[in-house]
Amino acid sequence: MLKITRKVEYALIALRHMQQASEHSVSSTTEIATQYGIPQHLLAKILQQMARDNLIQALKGPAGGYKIKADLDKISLKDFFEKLEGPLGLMDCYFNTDCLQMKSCNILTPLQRINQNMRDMFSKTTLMEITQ
Amino acid sequence: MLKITRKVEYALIALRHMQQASEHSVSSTTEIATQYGIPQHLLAKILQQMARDNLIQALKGPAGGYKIKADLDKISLKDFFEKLEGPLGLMDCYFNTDCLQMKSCNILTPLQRINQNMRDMFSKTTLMEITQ
DNA sequence: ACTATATACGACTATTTTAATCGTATATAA
DNA sequence: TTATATACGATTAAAATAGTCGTATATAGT
Repeated sequence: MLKITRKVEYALIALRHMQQASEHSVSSTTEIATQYGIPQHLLAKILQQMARDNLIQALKGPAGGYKIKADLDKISLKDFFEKLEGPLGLMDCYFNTDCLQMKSCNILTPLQRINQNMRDMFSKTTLMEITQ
Repeated sequence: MLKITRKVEYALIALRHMQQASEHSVSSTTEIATQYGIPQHLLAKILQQMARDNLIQALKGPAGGYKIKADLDKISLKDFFEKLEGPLGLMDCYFNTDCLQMKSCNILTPLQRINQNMRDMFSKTTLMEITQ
């Protein structure tokens, strides 16, 4: 429990890789997948999603690939996680209000406080802090 | 991702229930399961584990049940989570050193810092803050 | 124009983790 | 003795995560 997914891991690895590549060069899926031992097709899907989210820019064709588009200093880890994996919460009822136990639940309020702490923590960290 | 398990949820609900019951009374599995809509057998296993961990005390036989044994003020949420679910880390490689990508991983160090932040956060919160 | 190499993307399958169930044994108050 | 409770291992079910496959499209280089 309380783990990040491989999807997020792979996305971070790729971002850091691009961040460290020279300014105007692009990194291809194959290059990144090979270097870090990531399943190529899986990484491809993740990079495509990041491109849709405008985190990175895609360049098609031979000698194509991706490069960083967004300002990583302005994107929090919380926003990044939510872009890739959806709402961030310790429990589903933070967003989803259809828990049948809602009425009788006796730990909702205290857990929401903890939850907010976690969200704050990830809000205060920028992507740049991971990738630089 | 980054969710607590139902097991932990149920454990917290049960603890809070016992905490709010009168000092010398015991709460049975059936009573708690019924009140909060928790599968009885599942809750039973969880309470048994908490009893083994000396968080609560079991009383067998008719009119039996459980009551709080530990000092909830002295137990951090981190320790509680680890008792129930094992090592607490954003990624497995925090404890488990058999990740094949370890050598090439370019985000290990920054992620470990984030991980430590999370552990610190749960270390600073006591069980009492959830159950009182 | 052709070809090789790259991204784009939906559908599918496999694996792992989490959640829940079942059966049986043991303790004990009434 | 009986009813009600905990104890616990084995098994199954469900959900979330991880990975694969096939096909389409774009484009640089020749």
